Amino acid sequence: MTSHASTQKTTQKMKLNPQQQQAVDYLEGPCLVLAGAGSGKTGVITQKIAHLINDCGYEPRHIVAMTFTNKAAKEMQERVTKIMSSNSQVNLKGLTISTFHSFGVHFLRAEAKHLGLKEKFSILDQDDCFSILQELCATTDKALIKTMQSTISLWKNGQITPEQALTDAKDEQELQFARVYANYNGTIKAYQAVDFDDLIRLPVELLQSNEEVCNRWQAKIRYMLVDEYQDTNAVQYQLLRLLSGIRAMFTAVGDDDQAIYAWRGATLDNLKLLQTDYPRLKLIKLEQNYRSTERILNAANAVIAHNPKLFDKKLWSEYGEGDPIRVIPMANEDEEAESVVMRLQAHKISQNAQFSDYAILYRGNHQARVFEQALRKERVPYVLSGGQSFFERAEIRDIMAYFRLLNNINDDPAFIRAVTTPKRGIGAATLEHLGQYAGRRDTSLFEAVFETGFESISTPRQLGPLVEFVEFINTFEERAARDEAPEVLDDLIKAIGYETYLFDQFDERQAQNKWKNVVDFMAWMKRRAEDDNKKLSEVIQSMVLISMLDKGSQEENVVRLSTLHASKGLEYPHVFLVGVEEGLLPHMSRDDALEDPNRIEEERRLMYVGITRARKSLHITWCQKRRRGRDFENREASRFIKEMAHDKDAKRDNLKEVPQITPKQRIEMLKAMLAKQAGQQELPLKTPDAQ
DNA sequence: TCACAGTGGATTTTT
DNA sequence: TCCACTGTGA
Repeated sequence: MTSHASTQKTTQKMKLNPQQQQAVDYLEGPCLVLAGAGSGKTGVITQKIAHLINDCGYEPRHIVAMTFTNKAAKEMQERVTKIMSSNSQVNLKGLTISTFHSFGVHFLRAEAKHLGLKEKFSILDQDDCFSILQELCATTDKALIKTMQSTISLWKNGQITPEQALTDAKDEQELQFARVYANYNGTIKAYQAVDFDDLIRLPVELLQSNEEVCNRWQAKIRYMLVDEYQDTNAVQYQLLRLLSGIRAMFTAVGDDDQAIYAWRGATLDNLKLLQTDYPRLKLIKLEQNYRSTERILNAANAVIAHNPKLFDKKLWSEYGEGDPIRVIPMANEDEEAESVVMRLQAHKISQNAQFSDYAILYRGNHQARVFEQALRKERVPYVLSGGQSFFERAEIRDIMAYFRLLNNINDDPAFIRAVTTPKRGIGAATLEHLGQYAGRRDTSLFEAVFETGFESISTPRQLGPLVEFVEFINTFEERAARDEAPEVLDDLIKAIGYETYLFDQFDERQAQNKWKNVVDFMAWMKRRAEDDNKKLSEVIQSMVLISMLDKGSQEENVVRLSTLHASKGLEYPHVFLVGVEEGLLPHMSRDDALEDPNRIEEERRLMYVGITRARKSLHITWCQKRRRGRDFENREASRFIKEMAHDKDAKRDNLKEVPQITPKQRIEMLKAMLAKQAGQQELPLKTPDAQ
């Protein structure tokens, strides 16, 4: 089986370079590792964990490593296990490598009683929160609710209380949002639910207000490691501060040049704060890059040099000069897509590379469309990274609603979804009626059904199906805590009648698709239950946070299409960076005519992230005209292209302008390509340069 | 007034 | 692609 280079990280030599070694060994106090792109930061974190356990007498249960994504947590866990497997003495049990959010769940479950929260609280995802806000505001303006949702999220992540938001509001809209904010918090509290932001905010509030709890956790956690530190927000920083306490034994690893999530609350201030809050902070820079050739790194350095620097950092590598970066102006977006796909194919043949060695990166999801078309036309296999996640699909969310209700009968959003899917003769009117009653009595919808007060004001036709439903849930609630998970799952799904519902509602094809997803989901649930030997009720708890990682398709030999944001942390031998125009990258919306320097700087970092994904070759394209409605709009090359052309320390140019090709030339190229491809198939295939 | 088809426009995303 | 908005026809 050939391994595909794009999915495999450049194998970090076991031997660490001096800076990496220093980062691993330093244990005198707080430590900040500024790890440039491709400088082997995951290696440093994992080696450090191994070092703490093997050589420094730390017990695994006293170490906590925080990441942002499940994927990163999983990868780290695997790598630590691998390093440690040589040391059979040590049992890694108790070692915490988790996302901030799952740590929060763990914490809140343990300390629920201090917060007036049931141990079995629900976790609301964005969609749930959206519906709640929509309900609270009684509006259909989705855009407004979206803005409100992200504003409230930013407030929560910045530790701004509803009261503060109310006083600080600087216009009528913020005032309105702030009022809803307080309301919203009350509502989800009544559901015995928390949202994603609360998973970090509530632990922080408790640690700040309760000394006993704080002492207990500080005693438990003796060393902390934080990955992607530049992506932390204000609350996450507080969590680090509070948990590491006065001893401040932690290592934060990050790269200020790759901070691209300011818009969701991440703040570079956390890097500065680390220096002011911890004067004895040890700063270590990792500047040797184990990924790209010099031209690519010089270009990346040159671009990022235009940002004001918090820390001076310059990537270098030992991988030689490499190819110049090719900049190709395109007539329009159709040209761009077609030309990129053709060049990609030609390049692949000339390099004897694989499809999986290539990535096409862009600023916005919608840009993918033309490329998909062009790839399909040429029969080039591809995958779209990102897109709708498995857990966002309607059928999965339907089933999840039942699970959530089993976990917490007060979860009203789950109640509404479950009770109405499939239809059981409970309509909007009945629910409205029930909702009003529950609101007056201050109970959940579920509990309201049992109240005699509700019974007396309801018609039998309304009450009948409701009672049947809550009894149904009650039965399974008991079974979920008692019986074996696989058995309960099978019975539950049958009892819901979901398969019948799907085939009634949708056409054959769609229904089959959806049902397959449900079956996959069930299988996955069972596996989780069996792996951890848990009862169903335990599996359900933190389900919302988890994503199905083992969905495969990673190994497939296909071209990857991805947004720049989603490409962070990945690497590809050959990268096409497309749509590099003023207005798109840097992105500009119509309303912000005045250029906010912070915005431009973040866009520049995005460009930097894009460039540093490439190992061997980088193509950059931009469109001179882009379709806008009926006609075409003139575009200019991105300022970043000029910026990356010359690195002041490097002697040679990084870029090479490549002229556009005429349709006639294209046909010639295509012919030549096909001829070469045909010829090549006769020859024994050379082994691709597997790492 | 509503349902529907057609059209035009588009930040970025994890938990 | 997806979603919001527009205009038409009933």
